Amino acid sequence: MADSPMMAAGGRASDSVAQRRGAAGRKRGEAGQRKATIFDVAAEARVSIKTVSRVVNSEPNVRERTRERVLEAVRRLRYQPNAAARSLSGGRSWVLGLVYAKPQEFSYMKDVLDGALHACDERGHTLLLRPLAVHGSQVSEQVERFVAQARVEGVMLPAPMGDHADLLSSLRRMEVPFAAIAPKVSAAGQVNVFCEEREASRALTDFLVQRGHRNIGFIKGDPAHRATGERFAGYREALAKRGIRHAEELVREGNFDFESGKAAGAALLNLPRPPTAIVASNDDMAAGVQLAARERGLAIPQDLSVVGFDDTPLASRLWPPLTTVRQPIREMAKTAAERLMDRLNGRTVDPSPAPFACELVIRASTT
Amino acid sequence: MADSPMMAAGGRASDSVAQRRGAAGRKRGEAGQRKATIFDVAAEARVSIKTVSRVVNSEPNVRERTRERVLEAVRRLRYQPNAAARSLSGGRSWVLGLVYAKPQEFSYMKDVLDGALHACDERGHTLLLRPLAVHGSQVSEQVERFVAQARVEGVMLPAPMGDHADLLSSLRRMEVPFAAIAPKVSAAGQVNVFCEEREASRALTDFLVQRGHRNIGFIKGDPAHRATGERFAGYREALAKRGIRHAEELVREGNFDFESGKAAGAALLNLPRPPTAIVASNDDMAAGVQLAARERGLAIPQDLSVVGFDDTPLASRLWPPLTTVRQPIREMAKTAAERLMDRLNGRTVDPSPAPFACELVIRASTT
DNA sequence: AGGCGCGTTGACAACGCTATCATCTATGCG
DNA sequence: CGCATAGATGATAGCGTTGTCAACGCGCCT
Repeated sequence: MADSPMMAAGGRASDSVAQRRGAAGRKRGEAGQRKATIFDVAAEARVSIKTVSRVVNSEPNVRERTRERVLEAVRRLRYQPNAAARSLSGGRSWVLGLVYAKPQEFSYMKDVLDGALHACDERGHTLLLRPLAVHGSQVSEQVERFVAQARVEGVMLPAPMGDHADLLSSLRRMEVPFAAIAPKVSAAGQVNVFCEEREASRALTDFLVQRGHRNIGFIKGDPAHRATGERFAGYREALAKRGIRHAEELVREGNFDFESGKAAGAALLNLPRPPTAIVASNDDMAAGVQLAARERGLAIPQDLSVVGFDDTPLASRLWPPLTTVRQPIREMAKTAAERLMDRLNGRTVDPSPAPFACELVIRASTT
Repeated sequence: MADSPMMAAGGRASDSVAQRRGAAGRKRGEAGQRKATIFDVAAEARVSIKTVSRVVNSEPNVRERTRERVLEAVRRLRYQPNAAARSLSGGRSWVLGLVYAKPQEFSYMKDVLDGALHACDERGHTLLLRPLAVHGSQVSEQVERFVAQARVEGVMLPAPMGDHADLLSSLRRMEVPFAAIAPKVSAAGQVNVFCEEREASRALTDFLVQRGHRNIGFIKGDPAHRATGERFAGYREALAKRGIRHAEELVREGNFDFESGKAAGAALLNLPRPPTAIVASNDDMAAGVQLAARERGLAIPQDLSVVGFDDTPLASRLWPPLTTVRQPIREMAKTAAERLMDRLNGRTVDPSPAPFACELVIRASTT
């Protein structure tokens, strides 16, 4: 038995490994112990490195006893697989990219980041952030370098990046799958997640109508965002359903900024027959409306009801705190990341989950 | 010349490389071109891979003509070094970690992130984010896994992480250098950056005194932050310098939250002789004070002046907009990251740059 | 001529892992 | 009891870099 082919081979193999790695190759114990490698674990568990690899990656076809022995060795040596080696060898980097526009609404990004990071953690992926200067015209160049250098396998595109033509075409050219959060147009095949913004907007407007408002102003957001169209559509639908005539002059353009909200609010309040309620397409603009109202000596909500969207931290700190709509951004981002990873891992799941529901948050800015 | 030893060697080398990589090893052109490797560049430029490596890493001792030839090949093939291979081979990961507490003030983190990311980009490092559940007691475990798995070489610690004992001892045990932004205690050797919060607080308080206030309330922040102590100290110094008696009852505890600010503000305003001005240790608490004042029917700034710290987006959206203090967080983070990278790269620079100056932002919440 | 030193360049061995394929072991079956 | 068969395990070749060290060309000094 001692000189059966396998034992002989095995014996030699082990010896040579010990020699290569332990004695000759590494200088162990020279100064603080080196990080344990798969070879150390293999030696400790008396198996081959391949078996260690199998156990660590939960591959099938390992006897239970062997698996336990390996796991024990892993624990004892505090073994952590080297990501670089793994990626180099396996041809996978396990890296997702999260790309966002440089001047960005951060309470939104915070939630996106939270959700995406969480999903990545759970599945052993790494998330890399990349702010993009979307106005400099070298967006393609920036993404391409990003993707190439970090070997990014898939990209998350929070709104409004999901509609940036150059960006999308770069990604397609490089054959990098992506997941878009609330894009305006959503090509088949890519991952898209949405929430029911139109329904939420309808509910929000309806809420105002129920409270007796008939003359309701609306401030649009940046047209680059899907949200802008959906929220406006919801507003119109709600009015239509209640048989309220839609008045052109009650609708104003904005761009999601505080300032634009203030300006639009002022314009609405200057109308000969000003609205008794204003729907702003986000909280920042709603804050601007509050300010415009205050400057005219109007009391909120007595003289004017104001509502926003997004339930940012601002909404609850304003006076009066804003009635608004909360989207499950974290969950959306998490789901988007998960679907994206599924795709990368070859699972062919439906890339577009059911839209998420929004929640009306009623506070003191409405009568 | 054609058969001089060197040329012969060179010729053979090129041939063998071409054979290994081009013909036998890779299947080029099978489906969308594979990413170019250092071998491809070497072949294209008629040099060895080592020379390519030298050029790409700006190492010395490459003839100018050769360098240009290589760079040309790099450009033509759109070569991007593989980070995984580089890290595996060179023993360096070029990864910095940015660790933050899970429920985090994000306008602060946004700036830290901006600055750190920018610095990392410029120097070819990668930044990895790691939110930590600081209240679960396995902080050590979390960081250790983070550092080990991603091969993090250095860690950025925005306040208040720079004082988290478990975290610090983990990092020290693993011999991972770190850079702390505004830590309370700053051991020598580690990188620390500060800004002149005490001076800023003194200036802010002094500003109120100059406007005639003598009865000035103060709301402290979370004692875990250096800012809390510094800002309070500045307040007391300003009063002392003006010979204003410090009254215990004018100082209240808070924790940087809106709610705590509101409560503390209410308490101060309930005093038999309420303050005519309140310094809150951050903007969120100042917003709370505004609310407390409003609930008592006090007008700001006529009946009460309110100031905050940090100049968050909230400060300018509140009514009236807050007088506050702006810290150069981005610059601080950038500097911290740079010093940290310097350390990692063996440069022995002074780890603690001069403190940064803050800026008083005077708005309408003060008379 | 011979030897030395320096600037260039290249060959080749790591780095730590995964993938492929061979080999061995246990099992069931005729 | 031999033999196919599936499961368990191992040997080994990459993956794309960097680091080490040797080799070469060339000017300079003896």
